[in-house]
Amino acid sequence: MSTTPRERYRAQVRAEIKEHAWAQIAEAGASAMSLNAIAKTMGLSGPALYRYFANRDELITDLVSDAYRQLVDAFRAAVDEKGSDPAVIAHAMRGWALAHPQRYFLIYGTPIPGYHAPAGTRDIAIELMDMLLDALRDHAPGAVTAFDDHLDTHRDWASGNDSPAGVLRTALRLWARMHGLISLEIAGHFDTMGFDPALFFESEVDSMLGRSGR
Amino acid sequence: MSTTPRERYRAQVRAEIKEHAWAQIAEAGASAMSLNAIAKTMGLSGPALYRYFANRDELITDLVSDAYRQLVDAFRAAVDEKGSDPAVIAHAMRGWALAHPQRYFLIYGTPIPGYHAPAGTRDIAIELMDMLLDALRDHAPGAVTAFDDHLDTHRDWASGNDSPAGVLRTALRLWARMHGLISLEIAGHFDTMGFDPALFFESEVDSMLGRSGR
DNA sequence: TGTACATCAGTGAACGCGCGTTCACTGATGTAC
DNA sequence: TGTACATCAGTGAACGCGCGTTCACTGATGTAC
Repeated sequence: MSTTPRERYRAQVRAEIKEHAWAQIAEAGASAMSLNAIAKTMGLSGPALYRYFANRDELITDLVSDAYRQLVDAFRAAVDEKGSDPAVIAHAMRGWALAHPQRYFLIYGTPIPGYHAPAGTRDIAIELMDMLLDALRDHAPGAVTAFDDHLDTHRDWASGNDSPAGVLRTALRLWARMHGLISLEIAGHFDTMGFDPALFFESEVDSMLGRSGR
Repeated sequence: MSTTPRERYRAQVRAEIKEHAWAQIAEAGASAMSLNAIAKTMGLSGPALYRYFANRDELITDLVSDAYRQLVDAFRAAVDEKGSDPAVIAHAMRGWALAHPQRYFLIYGTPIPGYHAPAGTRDIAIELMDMLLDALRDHAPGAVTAFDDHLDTHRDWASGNDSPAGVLRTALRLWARMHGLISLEIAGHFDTMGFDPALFFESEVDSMLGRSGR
């Protein structure tokens, strides 16, 4: 079942369409992305794109999945290079978000009411949490909280991972805190505040992992 | 300089336009909000709205300011009723966000590339941080971090507030963490995870303020 | 190797749609004498 | 209190635009004998 030239060509054009889609999203946001505009920049007529995507929605869906995939790949690459450490993952996440803010927002930003995340998204989310849980394997979770008890009986999202509840809690907190800082930063909310977002992020990660700086 | 009937009428219609705008945003997102559609639901012709707003952008700008104002008002009301306490503010923020997710996203969600926040937004943001700093007045900030030193010389956003750097740090962290949890929650990222977001939020706030539950 | 046929990428015209915005206007409401 | 005039809310027609999407088609590329 080797790929024919036609298949290769199709895959290549599909990829090129997505590239242009990303460029357009980066420039004017996801809601401004248009099939006709993409076609024009590619030197094609509008209807030509319907050979490659059934409609606009399918393209968006594909982009969301790709973005999510890329984020997890960035985690994986960082872990492969620097080891499975929560701080490594944290910095990989911020780095990727700064490099691709609009992709980050496509995953974690304002949802379009009525639009539902593509199937398969849940699996990637679980994969992401799994890497975090793994990196926190040896983490001492600190005092037991009331929330731990709850998590112990509501751990479906941890996909069979047998970490103690304290680790689950730490993973959730780390994830949510990273998202808080990152999304405020790339949305520009720190812009007029004067401090250095990198130092803020660093200090937050350190404090979480009991490596309080200095 | 009392208000004339005409002025009162104008103010009333302006308010009614905004109400319909919010309804529309709640239903299909901010980018789907249209002047013509609003006019139609009000039983007016499209051009009529141009008596009340110069253009679509001015309406959006007004909505953003209003949303921000309302958030701060919710803070103020909670503090007036229950006292100036960081946990009170935290729950006021989450409560308001859950009640008005699309307004929350208009403030803190995916920015539209190229669109700049209205003037005056900065003042409201400072007012918001000021309430937080005030509520943290008596908070023991914990060990000094490297980030504290940085904050001590980058405290413009604290608008003359003379809190020690540890308190500034705590306020920033609380704010960013709340945003992280809240935005993930109202964007639906906890939906398929199985745990109770309220307990998560509670535990995060408690841990911040050294009142670790249980 | 050459011919006949099938596949399929891309075109151009056309569809209906809703958008923001302008303009000259009508008719009601308020103001001045 | 009544009349003359100014203000201003709202209308309807019109503008150009770009959108997603369909359809019947042409012409190039690949396949089968």
